[in-house]
Amino acid sequence: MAKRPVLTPQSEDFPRWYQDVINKAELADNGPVRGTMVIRPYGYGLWERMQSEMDDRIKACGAENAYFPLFIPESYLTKEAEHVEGFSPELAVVTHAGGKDLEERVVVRPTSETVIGEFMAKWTQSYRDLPLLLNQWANVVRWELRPRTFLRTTEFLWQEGHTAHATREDANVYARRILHEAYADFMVNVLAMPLHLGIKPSYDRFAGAINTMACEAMMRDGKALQMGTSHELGQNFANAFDITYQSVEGVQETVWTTSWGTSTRMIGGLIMCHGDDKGLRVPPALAHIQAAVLLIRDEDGAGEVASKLHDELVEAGVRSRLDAQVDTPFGRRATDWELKGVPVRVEIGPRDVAENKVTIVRRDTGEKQPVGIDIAAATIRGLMEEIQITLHDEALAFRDANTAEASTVAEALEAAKTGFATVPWSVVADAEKELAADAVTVRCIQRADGTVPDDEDEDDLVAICARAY
RNA sequence: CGGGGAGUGGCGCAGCCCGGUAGCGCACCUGCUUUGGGAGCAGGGGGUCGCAGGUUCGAAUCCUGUCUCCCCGACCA
Repeated sequence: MAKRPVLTPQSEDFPRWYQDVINKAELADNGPVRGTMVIRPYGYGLWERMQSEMDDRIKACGAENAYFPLFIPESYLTKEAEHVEGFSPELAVVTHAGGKDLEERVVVRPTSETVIGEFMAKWTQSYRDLPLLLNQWANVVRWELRPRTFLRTTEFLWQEGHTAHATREDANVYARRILHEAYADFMVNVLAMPLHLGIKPSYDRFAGAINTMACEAMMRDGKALQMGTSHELGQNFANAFDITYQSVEGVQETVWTTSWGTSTRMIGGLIMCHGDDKGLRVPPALAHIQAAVLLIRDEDGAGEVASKLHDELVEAGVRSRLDAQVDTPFGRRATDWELKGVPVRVEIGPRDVAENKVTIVRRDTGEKQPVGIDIAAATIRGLMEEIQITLHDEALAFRDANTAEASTVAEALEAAKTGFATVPWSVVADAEKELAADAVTVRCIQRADGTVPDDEDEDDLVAICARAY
């Protein structure tokens, strides 16, 4: 029974496809206040896995979790000139509370450099207190004009790390460490997303930073998405908040700080990097449901077989979900699991049981294969690794196929119509406006070998140019 | 802020021009039959048409005001 497609095909209208996936895979709804979102259980499940994997890596880098207040005195924001200038337009400010106008207005944090800076100043007395490595999981608010679910919402969830170091060198090393060991490692190995790591052009740095490094990924429409950033803040915030310490020599010194963040935007990136016309495709390493055991009809002992396989999978360390809702037709359930992007679906019905097998369906390739019941759990476990690699390699091949080398601004603009352009940084360093006229930006600057440069003045740097979300 | 569009059951829409107190698809509920690719049939529940006022015997429909949302631009990540 050929019906109309479940989702608007990507090739027809990519933004609409994106919204369709979010709705049909039950990831999120729009909130009542413009630009806010309600993250539904399936979407939140993805976020929880992201949090868990990221948290492990952040802690492995030595940072500890803490929590700072949602409300910040407005005066804090104004202490760092560039910072306040960068964030003022999108601040939500509380002017009235407790039934009266507030003496001192309070902002809802758009990011926490300022409050955390204030407390770092308190906690940093001696060189022995450094480095101070903090992270917090929180919500932040930025009043966005053009909201888009997960990609740019008025309120979003994120992790923000804030650290203070004795030297610029130490801060630099740590900001890079987070970029590589926490962010890139997670995004590449868990999200299966190939990345470009690099520095932002100086004109595009975080408000108040002396260097911004970013992870950039390609979406399936050829546009770029910034998946995370790690900033060196120099001594800008340290000076503004008087974060000082006494050195071994007994001299009062000012610290060097960093900050770094990743948000629920990564969910949007995941959708647009791996999703296809059937829905989401969740990499097994991330998936909170890795296998759906779908009982087709509970006849001839199929129910027992399904239930037993589910148990075996759980025992084998596979995050399995038993779908025994046999009053819902098979086709509906198969489609729903595909929309949700569960890596492997196992179909079990009387026909399979009669042959002592089950049918395994891969979400990445759509391939169906009959497998003996006795080896099913082991096979599925093995598929987890395989699908993880396939998704990553497919995304990498897509990115390569949609990346062109350019040697002039015009060529870069042409290439950026459909994907990424790599162009010598020297060619586009002064072409910000020219690129912007076509909605193209320098996403990041790399060395020729793809590594992250120290600054944009090195020789032979390459700029990745693209349209972006 | 400039230009355009729209507010009608949960969602998507028709009805408005030519006033007569709401209709369709999906979703939902019940029953039966189904179940290996978004099930079929039958029966049912749910809205008073963004809000306020006006015209009229009578307003979703006409008039006035107002609010909100969406799209394009601008602005901004």
